[in-house]
Amino acid sequence: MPKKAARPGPKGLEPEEIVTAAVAVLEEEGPGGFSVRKVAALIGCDVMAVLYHYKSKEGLERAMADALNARLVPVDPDAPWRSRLAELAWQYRALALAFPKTFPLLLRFWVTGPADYRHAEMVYRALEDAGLPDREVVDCCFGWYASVLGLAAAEAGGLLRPADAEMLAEVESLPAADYPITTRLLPAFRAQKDGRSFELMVEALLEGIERTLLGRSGGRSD
Amino acid sequence: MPKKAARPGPKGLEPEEIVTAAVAVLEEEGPGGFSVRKVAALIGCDVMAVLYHYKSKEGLERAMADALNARLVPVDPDAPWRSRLAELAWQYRALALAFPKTFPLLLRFWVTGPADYRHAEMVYRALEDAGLPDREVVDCCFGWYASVLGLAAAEAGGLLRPADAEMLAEVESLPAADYPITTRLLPAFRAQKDGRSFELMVEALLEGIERTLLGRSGGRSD
DNA sequence: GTATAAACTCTGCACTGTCGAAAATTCAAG
DNA sequence: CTTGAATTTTCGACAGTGCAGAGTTTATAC
Repeated sequence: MPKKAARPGPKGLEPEEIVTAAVAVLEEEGPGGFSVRKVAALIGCDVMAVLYHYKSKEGLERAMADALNARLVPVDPDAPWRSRLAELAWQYRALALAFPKTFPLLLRFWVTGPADYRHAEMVYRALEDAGLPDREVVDCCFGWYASVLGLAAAEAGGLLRPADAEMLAEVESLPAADYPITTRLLPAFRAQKDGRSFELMVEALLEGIERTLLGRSGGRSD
Repeated sequence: MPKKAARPGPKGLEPEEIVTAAVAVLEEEGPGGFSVRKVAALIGCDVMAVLYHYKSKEGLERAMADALNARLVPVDPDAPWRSRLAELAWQYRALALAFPKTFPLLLRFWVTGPADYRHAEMVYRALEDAGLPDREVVDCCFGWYASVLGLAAAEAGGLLRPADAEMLAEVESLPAADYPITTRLLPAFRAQKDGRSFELMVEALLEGIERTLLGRSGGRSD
C-alpha cells in the first residue's frame, strides 16, 4: 500500500508483481517454506523493499488472498440466480485447484479487500433476485460464502479428490469392528469420481436455500 | 507418538499435556506468536523434549487438531439422522468458538487422526440411515464435513458473528455507486443475530441433502 | 550389577520477520 | 540546472525460530 501517488522508484518495482512472485513462491515451496526473503530473491530486490510496499508479511499474505479473489470473473446478471451462484462456486473450486497452497489464505483472512466486496455484491444480488428478504440475504450470503470456501479448500487440501492409495491403505488398516460402516464403504471409496462431491454439495446447498428460505416466505424464482 | 511402550521417563512428561499446553499457548498468543519454545517454557522442559514426542512443529499441530476432534461427544444413534448431523455441526461450532485460534488447524490437516475416523463413522451411519446409496454416502460425507468446517471456521474468524463497528464503518465508506446492494443492506448488517447464519445454513444443507439426494432415489426417512 | 532402549537436555546452525537509519532515485519548483 | 522534499530501495543488526546431532539421564529386563 503505497502512501500517496505510485511513483516509479529506482527499480520501478510494481506492487502487483510482488504478489505474483509471492504466490509463485508459496505454490512452489508450500506454506512452510514460504518466506519474504525468497520472494525478494525471486524478483531480485532487498527483503525490506517488499516489506515496504506491504507493511508486514501478513500484509503481503492479505494482498495475495485478494489477488486470488480478483481472478474471479463477474457472472452474467441476467442468468438465473441459481446458476449464477453455482458458477461462482465452481470458479472458487477452479481457483483452489490452480493455487492449492495459496487458497487457504482466503480462509485465514475472511474479508481480503476490494475484490472481496465486489464478489459479495454479486452474491447479494443473486439472493435478492431469488426473493429473499433483506435479513436473510446477509445471513445467507455469509453462510453460503463460508460453505463454498470450505468445500473449495477441501478440494485444495485433497479431501474431496478421489482417495489415493495411501489413504485407502489407511482405511483398510482400520479395525473393522470399531469402524463397520467405514470399512464396508471401501469399494465406494475406490469408485469416487473427481468433482462429484463438490457438485453434489453445491446442488444440495442451492436446493436447500430455495426450499427452506424461499419456501417459507414464498418468493419468486427466475 | 512414542515409539513403543509409554514409559514414564525422567520427567514423567505425558504427551497429552503437551498438546494441552500447546493449545493454551496458541489460543493466548495467536498463530503468529505460537512457537514450540513457548510451549516448552509453559510446561518447564526443553524445546527438544516436545519435538521428541511429536517429530516436528507440524506434527504437534496435527496432534492439536486431533485433540480438538477428540472433544466431540458421540451423538445418540437412535435420534433421527437429521438431528444427529445437526448436533454434530453445532458441536463443531461450539468448538470453533471455544478455540478460535486452534480451530483453523482442522482445515489445514483435513484428516487429523483416529478421532477423525470415529467422527466420520457417525456421519456415514447417519447418511446411510437417511437412505443414501453407498456412493453418495461417501461423496456427501466429505462434502458435508467440508461445508460444516467452513461454516465453523468462519465463526471462529468472526465472519458470521454480527458485524462489529469497524466492519460497519468499512461498508459505509464503500462507494454506493459501485456497491448499491451492499450499501442498501446496511440496516440488515446491524440487525444480524448471533448464530442465525449458521442455523440457516445447516438447515438448508440438510434440507438440500434430503431433497436432491434422497428425492431422486426415493429413500426412507426416520 | 549391567545392558538396553526410551526419555530428555545441551549446543549449535541456518534461517526467519522486522526495526532504524542511511542511501539512491524521482519529481516539481526556483 | 540546481535545489529540496518525498518516495523508493538498500544496508546492517537483532531477537527469535525450527530442528539436526550428540550427549546425558532414567527406568526396566536380564
